[in-house]
Amino acid sequence: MARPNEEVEALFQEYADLISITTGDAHRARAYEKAARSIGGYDADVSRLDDKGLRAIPNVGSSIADKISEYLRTGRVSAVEEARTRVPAGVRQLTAIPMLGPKRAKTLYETLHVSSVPELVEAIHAGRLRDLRGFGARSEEKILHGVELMQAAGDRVLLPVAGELAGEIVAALSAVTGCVRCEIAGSLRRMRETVGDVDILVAARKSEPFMAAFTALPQAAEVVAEGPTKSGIRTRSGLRVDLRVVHPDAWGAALLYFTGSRAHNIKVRRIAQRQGLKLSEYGLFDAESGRRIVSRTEEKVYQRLGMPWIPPPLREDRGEIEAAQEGRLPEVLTRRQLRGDLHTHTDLTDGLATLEEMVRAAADEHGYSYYAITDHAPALAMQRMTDEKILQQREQVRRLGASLHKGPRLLHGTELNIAPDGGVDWPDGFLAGFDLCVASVHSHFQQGRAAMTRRIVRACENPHVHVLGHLTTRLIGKRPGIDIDPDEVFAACARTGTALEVNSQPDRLDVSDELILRARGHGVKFAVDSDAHSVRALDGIRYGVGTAQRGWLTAEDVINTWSRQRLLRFIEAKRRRGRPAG
DNA sequence: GCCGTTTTCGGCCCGACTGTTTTCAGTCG
Repeated sequence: MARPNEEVEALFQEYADLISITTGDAHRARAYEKAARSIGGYDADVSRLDDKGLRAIPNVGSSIADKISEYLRTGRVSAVEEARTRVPAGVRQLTAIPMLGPKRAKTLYETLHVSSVPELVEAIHAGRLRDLRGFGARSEEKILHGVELMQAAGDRVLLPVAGELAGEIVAALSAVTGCVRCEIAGSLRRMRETVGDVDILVAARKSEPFMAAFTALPQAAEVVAEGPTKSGIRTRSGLRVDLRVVHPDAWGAALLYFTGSRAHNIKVRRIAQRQGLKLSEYGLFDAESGRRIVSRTEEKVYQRLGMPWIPPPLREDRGEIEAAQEGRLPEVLTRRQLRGDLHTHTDLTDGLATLEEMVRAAADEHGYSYYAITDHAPALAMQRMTDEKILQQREQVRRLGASLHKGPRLLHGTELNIAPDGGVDWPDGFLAGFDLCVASVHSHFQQGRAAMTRRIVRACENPHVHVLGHLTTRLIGKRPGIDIDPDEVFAACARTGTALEVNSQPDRLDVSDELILRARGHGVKFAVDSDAHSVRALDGIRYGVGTAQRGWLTAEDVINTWSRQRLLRFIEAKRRRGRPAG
């Protein structure tokens, strides 16, 4: 099961949505939303807290604490159950469509009895929205487009959702007697940004105990298939999980086969074929005699085919096989090579944890040698940042930095907002006071390509902008990226010495692996950042590392693997470049 | 429903955009 905190978070988020739809009480809904976020980002496991401990969580009072207790005791919350009876689940689904919020979802349900996304599409095609107050031709168009976007994401889930589930199942199966090995395979092992189904591989001499354990898992809502070597379940959330059990002798070949991708496998098998061999999930065989040559480890299989082991994130048939054959496979970035995080928030703006809490985690849990605090700047009005507040934070950062005997060197930065014209929140003089600035787009997503490209390029040309944050601002499955000419932007990054961020938030992963590959060609440097808004989210940087690996990045390409001295030189070089000559 | 006091009720992130209206509600970040 997921951590109880996440279950409670999802439950209160749902309750908040239901409140907005049924009562329209935005403040009460917001209270549940805030509580949900706090609980999800809270360090301590809620199931280990007593009532007093629960009420110590920010935004949790007696009413919500009671509901958490009720959930932990009974597995349900009666108030939420009651709300569910009043709103079909499909109506809540409607609010996931961009531009459709609780108010209009309620209208659709109450006047047209639309209670699911397919029903909504049908109603639009039947012209039933036309005469509805608050809806028009543009609304119809936008809703249909939003539905398309959702369907393109399909039933795929984000990495952490699949990763957590897979981790639990691997732990459960590893505990079964006779388990020689158990690992995640498939697109999750390749760290694709979304995962359609979870593949798990077990090496064991007998498969029955694993099939029995697997289909009896508490996560299994439905057993889709059950056989001697292969079974499939569907979880309550609808995610499909497949288990294959192979003999330990076939482990390497099977892991290779089930990791994919399909295109990678086809090409590797063709190479085997040309050498008079045959590769299957059971091993690498001599085509004529059928004698098994190798199969125990992936390394051995690749090696026999004339290649070094290829890291799973590279296995997409994007040239990795040729590179492996020619001995020019990149040494991809690893998590351990990261020496710092350059984009993080605190509760001074929209983060959940204090400066001290974030820094302590950066030191104790991540062992960083430098760490940047980059809270939002004033242009994001909702964050209520002021000159005074950021300067006060700088003092606080300096004091905290001086008091740390070991632990990361602290950099005081900010996440600037890139205005429609490419300007940022503060003038040069004020910006010069920061150790480091990230700059990102947060609004005006609809600008045309030319204007948008100019906007970003101008931000790159600002001598105080060191990192270009979440470039496309896409939200996976929710919002497409902004329209830019990527090559022009990457050329500007390279020319001006601006690092391109690989934002690790799992619903962003921005820039994507494809754009990383494209930017690399321009000689761009990168920063892999967590953009953490809580202590726990600092760990999300591993998704950014996965994305960087898929983009073939090495430690040399990533500025936050560099020594602090080299990083500071990079920052200083840009500032010098921006200074007028003489 | 939570929070912070002006301690027990009133405010709650705020501004902009969009498509719909014909002055604004709904949605978003």
